[in-house]
Amino acid sequence: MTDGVMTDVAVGREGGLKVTTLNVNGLRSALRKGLVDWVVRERPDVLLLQEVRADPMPDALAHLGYQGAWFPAQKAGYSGVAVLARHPLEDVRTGMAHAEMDAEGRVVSAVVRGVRFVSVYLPSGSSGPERQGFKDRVLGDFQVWTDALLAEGRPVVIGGDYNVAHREVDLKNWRGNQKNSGFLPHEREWMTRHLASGLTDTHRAWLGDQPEYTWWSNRANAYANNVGWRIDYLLASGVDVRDVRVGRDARLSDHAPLSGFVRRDVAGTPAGEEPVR
Amino acid sequence: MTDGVMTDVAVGREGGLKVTTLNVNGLRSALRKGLVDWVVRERPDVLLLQEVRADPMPDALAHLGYQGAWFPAQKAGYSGVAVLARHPLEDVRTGMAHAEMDAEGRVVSAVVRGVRFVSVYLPSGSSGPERQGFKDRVLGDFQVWTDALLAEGRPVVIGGDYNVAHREVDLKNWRGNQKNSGFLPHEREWMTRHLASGLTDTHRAWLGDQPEYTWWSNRANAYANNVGWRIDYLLASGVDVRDVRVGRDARLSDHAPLSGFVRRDVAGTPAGEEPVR
DNA sequence: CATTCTAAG
DNA sequence: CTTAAAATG
Repeated sequence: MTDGVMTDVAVGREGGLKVTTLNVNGLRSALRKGLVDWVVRERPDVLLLQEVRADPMPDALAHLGYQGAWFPAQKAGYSGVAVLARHPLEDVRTGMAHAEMDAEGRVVSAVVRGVRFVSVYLPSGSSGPERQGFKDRVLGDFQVWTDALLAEGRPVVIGGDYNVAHREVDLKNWRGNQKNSGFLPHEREWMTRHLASGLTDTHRAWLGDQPEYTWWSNRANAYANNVGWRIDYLLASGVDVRDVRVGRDARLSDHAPLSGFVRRDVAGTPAGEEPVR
Repeated sequence: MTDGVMTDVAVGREGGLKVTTLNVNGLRSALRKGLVDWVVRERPDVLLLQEVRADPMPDALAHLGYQGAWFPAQKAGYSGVAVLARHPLEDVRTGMAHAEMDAEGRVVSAVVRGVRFVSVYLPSGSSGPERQGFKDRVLGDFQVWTDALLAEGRPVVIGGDYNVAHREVDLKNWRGNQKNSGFLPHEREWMTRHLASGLTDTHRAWLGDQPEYTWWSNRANAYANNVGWRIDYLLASGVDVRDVRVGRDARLSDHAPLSGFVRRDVAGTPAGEEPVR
């Protein structure tokens, strides 16, 4: 273990929480590729994982002090999400009361120091019309679910793989992908509405409009040529997320980790205490 | 390519043929593990392969001058045998007119310079009673087939994975395996009858009764501890096989290659010409 | 324990 | 192109 600047105590004193979202494309694969070393180095307080394709908390992460809320798919080795934190997890919610989504282990959330952290893995539509239809239905249902969540009034951070690139700057070849799943006009419009419902795209809020991607296909030399897509997001409501950055060189999966510091809510209340309501 | 002592021409002049039998446990896997380099080094005239789990002749072997007779299973990625030779293959015979065996690609043969070379992969019974029953039936049927083959009067070399260890010296822990498939009393008795039908166990004929194995389980440290079985054979009828040896250190699969020189028939006719009848 | 195939992305 | 699981040995 390293003894970096960002220790438990320091973060605690600041009342801030470092959060990372990462589609691991198989937790066991990511462990082989050095996830534990990465966690030791980066020390996120909250780790939102997607596509874990496994259910048990790895011992190595438990030994680093993480607790976890795991929500696997019914089918072994497929999908699955988790919220891990080095603080107590409260009010864990598995699923979104949606039979199809929940059978595939796509949403899990927990409250950490007053903030609800959501890990979401929205379906890919790239394998065919059937899955695209499922994705299209699910986008609407997820919006209904986040509307209700935001109406609860508690600060929310959603991290996950949305399988949607929002704007032209969010992928290398936007022209050639206008008819491909993940950059279809109705998907992009859905994302616009999603953000307008009260969720800040913290990546764009912090880093502006520079091109930066979170996923590269394994085919060809997409990563080497930086032919990527920004389909992973850290969205926030009622809380400020600063120092957002993409860990492009982590190489823990075909996705990059996306991290930020949850510092204080928009009204000035430090995250880590119950917000004044 | 190397330019070793055992060139085409030299072997041709002697009228002899170097033959190797090898269960590759996936030809593609064996290629990754250096099969081509091994072939360049060893230069067998005839190569009898089992469990190829692929059908096409790899370019690298074709470029070394091999022709092949391939007999894949109906099910992709399963079983499959081949005869390769750096001489013309004549009278190729795929299968043994046995619906179940032939659906699984378990016997193929061809005549090379007057000798019929057979590549055979007899079933394993270790996965359960159903497959053991199949194996037991097939042993009898294979004997009927080899009886007919030998009755044709042409010299025969059979190389293959029999999935049977014959005698106590043929496996490390014979006591503990008397109830395990591959060393069951009736399998051993079948092998005794098979050899008595006119087939010389050339390994034992050349090397005597020293323990030497051709297969080691992948589990535990079977190879390191030399906990192996001799289940691959080079059997001969009407021809003499000399310099038989097991390539224990080849590590091309969980089996070792078994090689020998087919020098002259028992009556003194050089192999490589039609026998005098 | 290793291989190949499949489904999925 | 990669993952994990399934079947098979």
